[in-house]
Amino acid sequence: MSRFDEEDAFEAAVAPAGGSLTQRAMAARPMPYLDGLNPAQREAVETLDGPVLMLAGAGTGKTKALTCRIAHLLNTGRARPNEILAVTFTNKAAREMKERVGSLMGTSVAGMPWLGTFHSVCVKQLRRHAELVGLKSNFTILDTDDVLRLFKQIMKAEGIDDKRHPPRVLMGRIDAWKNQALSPAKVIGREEDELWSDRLYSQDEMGTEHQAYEFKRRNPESGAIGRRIVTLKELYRQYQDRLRALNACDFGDLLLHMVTIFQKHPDLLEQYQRWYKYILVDEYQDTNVAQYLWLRLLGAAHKNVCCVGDDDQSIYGWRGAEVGNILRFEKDFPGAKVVRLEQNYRSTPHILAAASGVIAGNTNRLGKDLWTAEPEGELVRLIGHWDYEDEARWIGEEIEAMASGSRAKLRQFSLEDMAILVRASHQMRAFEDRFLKIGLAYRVIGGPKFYERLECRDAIAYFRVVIQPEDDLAFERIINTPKRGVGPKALLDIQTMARANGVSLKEGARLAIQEGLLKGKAKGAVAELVTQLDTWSSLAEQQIRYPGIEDDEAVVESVDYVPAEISHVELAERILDESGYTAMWQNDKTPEAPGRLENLKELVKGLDEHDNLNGFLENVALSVDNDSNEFDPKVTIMTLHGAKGLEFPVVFLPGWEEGLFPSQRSMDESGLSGLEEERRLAYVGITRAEELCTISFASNRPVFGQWQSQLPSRFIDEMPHEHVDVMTPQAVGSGFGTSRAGAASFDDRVSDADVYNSPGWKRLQNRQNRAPSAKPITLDMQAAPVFTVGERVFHVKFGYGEVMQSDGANLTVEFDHAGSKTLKAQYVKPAAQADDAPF
DNA sequence: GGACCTCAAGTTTTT
DNA sequence: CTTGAGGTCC
Repeated sequence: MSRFDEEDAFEAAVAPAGGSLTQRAMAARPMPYLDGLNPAQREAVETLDGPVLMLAGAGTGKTKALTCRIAHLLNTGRARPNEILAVTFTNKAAREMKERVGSLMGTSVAGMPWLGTFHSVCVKQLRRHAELVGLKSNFTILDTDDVLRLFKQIMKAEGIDDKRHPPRVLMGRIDAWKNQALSPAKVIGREEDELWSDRLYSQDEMGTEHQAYEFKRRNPESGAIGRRIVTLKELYRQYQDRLRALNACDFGDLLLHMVTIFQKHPDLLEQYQRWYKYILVDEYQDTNVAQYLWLRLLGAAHKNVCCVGDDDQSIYGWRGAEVGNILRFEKDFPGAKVVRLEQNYRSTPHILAAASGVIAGNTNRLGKDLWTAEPEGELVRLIGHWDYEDEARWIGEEIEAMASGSRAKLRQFSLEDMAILVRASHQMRAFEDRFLKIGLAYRVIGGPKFYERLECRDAIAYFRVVIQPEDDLAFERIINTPKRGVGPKALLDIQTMARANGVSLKEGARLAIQEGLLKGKAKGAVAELVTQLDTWSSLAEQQIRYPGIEDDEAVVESVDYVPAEISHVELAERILDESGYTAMWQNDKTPEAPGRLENLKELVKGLDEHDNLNGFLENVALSVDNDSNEFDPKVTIMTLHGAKGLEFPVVFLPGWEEGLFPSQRSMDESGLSGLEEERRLAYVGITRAEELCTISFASNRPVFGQWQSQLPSRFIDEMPHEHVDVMTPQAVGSGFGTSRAGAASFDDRVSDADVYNSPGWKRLQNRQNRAPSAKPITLDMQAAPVFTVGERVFHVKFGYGEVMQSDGANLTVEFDHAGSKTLKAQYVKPAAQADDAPF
């Protein structure tokens, strides 16, 4: 701080009278926010010209720096609010930033910067220029569910076997292309993207574009000449065509379309470039290629791009994030100023050291040395358990003890202060079960989303058709929900009619009725539905307004529109009631029905927060609102991914076992880079903790229903030992003992030198050898005894029991006290031998 | 249109 | 093992 006071004084002394623009502005306005910054932060805030890369380690106050930078831009008169573009990845981050800028600036500045997620900013842009990519301004944003259904339709039409080629996987590849800003035309076809079609194609259909396969006449009469290979690229093109026809786009399109537009219309791009004088980006390490291109295009003129990120916290590689973007920043933006924020204000030195030790195992880092002025605090605690239930039980007890303040050496914590961060969501169940049992209040974050529930999706589909009558996907969803006697036959007729006339399904339905294609019950039902939809649509139209880029206060005021007859909330209620959707659940006798009605009520109530149905739909599409504003203190259970950006005084990190964390799948699919991403995840996990971090693992865990021995995660041994408190050497010892015995046979996946030759593994063995108190458990691996049904057996954890079923290797045992379990025969021994067991 | 059966898969998921 | 999706059979 003092150093900078001096520099200020120096600057003031040498500055010519009148000074720079900055200094004059500084003189004009007090800037108290600068005082709270450390030197690095201050540099990042005050370097306003040219590109800046802020490498901000975990807990180094990057949000503070970002918000102060915005305040500084405004305060120094460098930019008016709407000349600043600030993008984040999550709504939550955007909201937080808005709030903080707001409180920094007070009411002194009119208007806010363009501040939002990549997607929300792109939507705004795209609504203005939709026609340039063949969409209308009121296009629908499809969620993954719709996308998949749409894609399946296309696959089916092309006769692609969805068993051999799972739609999810193919769609995943297309999505990856979009993330790389590759439109269908830009995709370079590869052999593995060639798919078999089971359909027979006519001469015409084969066309010249497609490679004919099996060019033999099978069915001369129909003119079909053979099967063909359909490339994924072709499916991608068709998918995009369908989206355009539906006046819809998916998440990836928001970015892709804008990049396309900017690339094709330099004049327009220039307009935006002039507009956004200063650009700020949060979590830059998570940007994908499309986002990167969008940023680079927008920032090319002024080059005042400030990116904030931490390469060590890049954990979304599997979703297309390119760590390369941040690693390459200085090349992309020549002359960039790189500022490292290395002072951590969050965690104790032990926690920081443990995290640094782990992340040091990664290559290809920009490298930062985090340090802190915090007092030393507790060591990172490590504890091994026999199995995952023990782990959950122990953590539950620890939480209770800490919440009551009875944990020796530790202060009392609120449940709010504590979080359990897991690698995979299925790990959560053990904790939920246990906490339910002992009555510990918890909150799961990241569970099934409210808007993704069946009833919400149905209701939303109604709204969508009302707002956007061309939304065929939504129309298909609701046409027979509730049941109107409109089956596949009637739907097919409508589809045929729609396609023949090149109109939407809703219009197709109208035509089908006029032409007498529909009969009886279906006819009446569809006619009524279409009439109702028309009525609702006209009611809704009175409420529609699309915000554009020029949406300054003044413009908004000047927009006049007819006052709506009824509010959108009332309209929503009417839609759900008149359509019979509410009645459908009221008449439903299943136990879920009341809950679903409750959710519908909730949904309608939530509408109140939006200006109209449109705004609501936009929000549904772009937000995953997981924030619950429950007030009771609760322990948080969430995934490591979900925890990024959060911090807790007390953090538990369970399940640090090879195969689970690092995840076997990550390593199988992405090799070393997969492992490194897992390691970054470990780093993120540890650095969430402010005061106390407890890592644990279980020696036994059921994997797909089979009990398996687990090895402790390699990350455990990457933590410098002097910062780790190994809590129960006995448990660790016995755990490793079985692991080791079991390891020889249990797992061919990791039988490679990899694990057993790693320094970590060797150290673990040494440590175990040095602890004579830990008697190694030897299970007889060579002669796994054969058990007969009805035989009494003994298991180390479950105790005595009776074999109910056996196929030699696997047993189902009814234990006297532990219930029925299925496990490998090698883990139990005849009850008679139990006394020989060394424990 | 619903009940039942078989089969395959089985992480993470800011928008 | 458990779940979900798809197919088949009444």
